[in-house]
Amino acid sequence: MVGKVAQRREERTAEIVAAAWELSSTQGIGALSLHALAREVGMRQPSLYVYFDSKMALYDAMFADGNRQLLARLDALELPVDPRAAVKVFVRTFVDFAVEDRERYALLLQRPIPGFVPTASSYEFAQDVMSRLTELLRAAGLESQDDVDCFVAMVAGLIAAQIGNEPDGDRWTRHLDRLTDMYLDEPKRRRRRP
Amino acid sequence: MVGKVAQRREERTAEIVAAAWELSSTQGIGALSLHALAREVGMRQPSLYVYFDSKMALYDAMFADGNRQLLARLDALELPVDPRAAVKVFVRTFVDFAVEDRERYALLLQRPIPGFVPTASSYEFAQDVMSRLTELLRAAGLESQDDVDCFVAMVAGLIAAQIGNEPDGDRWTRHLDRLTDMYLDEPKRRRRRP
DNA sequence: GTCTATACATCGATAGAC
DNA sequence: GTCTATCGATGTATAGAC
Repeated sequence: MVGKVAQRREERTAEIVAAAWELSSTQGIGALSLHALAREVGMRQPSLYVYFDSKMALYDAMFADGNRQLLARLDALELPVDPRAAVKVFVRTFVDFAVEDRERYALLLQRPIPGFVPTASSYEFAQDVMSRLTELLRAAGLESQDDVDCFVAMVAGLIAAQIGNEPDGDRWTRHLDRLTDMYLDEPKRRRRRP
Repeated sequence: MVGKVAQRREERTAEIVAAAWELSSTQGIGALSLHALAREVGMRQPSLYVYFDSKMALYDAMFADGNRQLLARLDALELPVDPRAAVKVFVRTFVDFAVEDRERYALLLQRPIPGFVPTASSYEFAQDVMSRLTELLRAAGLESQDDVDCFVAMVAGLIAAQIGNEPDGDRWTRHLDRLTDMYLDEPKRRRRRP
């Protein structure tokens, strides 16, 4: 059984991580300060060290938390049987997740904090997401690694443009399905006219 | 006529900006410190204030300098008459410029320094590059703004993937011409099978 | 124009009382 | 477990001698 103190501690830790996301989403994850974070949860800065050994440990907890959120989102999907439709649902979910919180996306997929490297277990998860996508893409006809590379880069380009220029709109992301079709069709065309 | 003192001052300013790029390319432009920069050019940190009113003024000088570099590169091009070939040369030049120095690319095209906003004149130039590209794309058959948006996002996606995962290789950028063809052909296909 | 010295702020981290 | 107090490092910017 889990002691009540341990449970309370976990809750408090989760509360701190949630507040850290909250602060990051407004001021940028790179500008997150422990003083401000402590104030946000009603304590003083040194008290945070009861829950995290260092600021990097906090970032690592955020990294794990963000990955858990994405995993939950992807696991909840009921993917269509049709491979192409499955790719579209999967990628749409990923893009929505990214645009929802640019700082979370940055921490998970880019490397915005100098010196921060995620733990091995969390990194494995990121690779897990990628291998699921790769599998779906292969089922939909994208067989070569080159084609997968290009497709992933295209999706990331759409996300970056959307987040950078119009965080609350869909000027770029609304073309996702059409572009997905274009990329999935291209190998066929290449075979026809190589 | 330009006084010799003024000329010497300009040279010294240019030298400082060059050193700033040098330092940024290794440690990241966000981590650029005036102490390190001053040491790099053989002076002490307060002396930099003879040449720049503030750190933001230095960033602004770097922004203008980077834009000038890109402009020079693009102006030196002898674009092919064929619109599609012209697009390829133009975009290839841009991508090479970006991959050459990721921190310069970040300062010019992304917003890596919190609080830094480029001067109006420099910003105009960025728009100038974009309008040149748009013109070339229209000549090559990309008529709608949507298509231009998607094309630009794709190019930025390739650049980001290349810089982030393999700064010295061409795993992503080598597909630039093929993808350009794909994007330029798509409107035609759309007309055929809408 | 360059220097030394320093003000001033921010931040992460630690010591120790309660 | 939370607090006050403080250390130590880093960074921008300014004052004033030379």
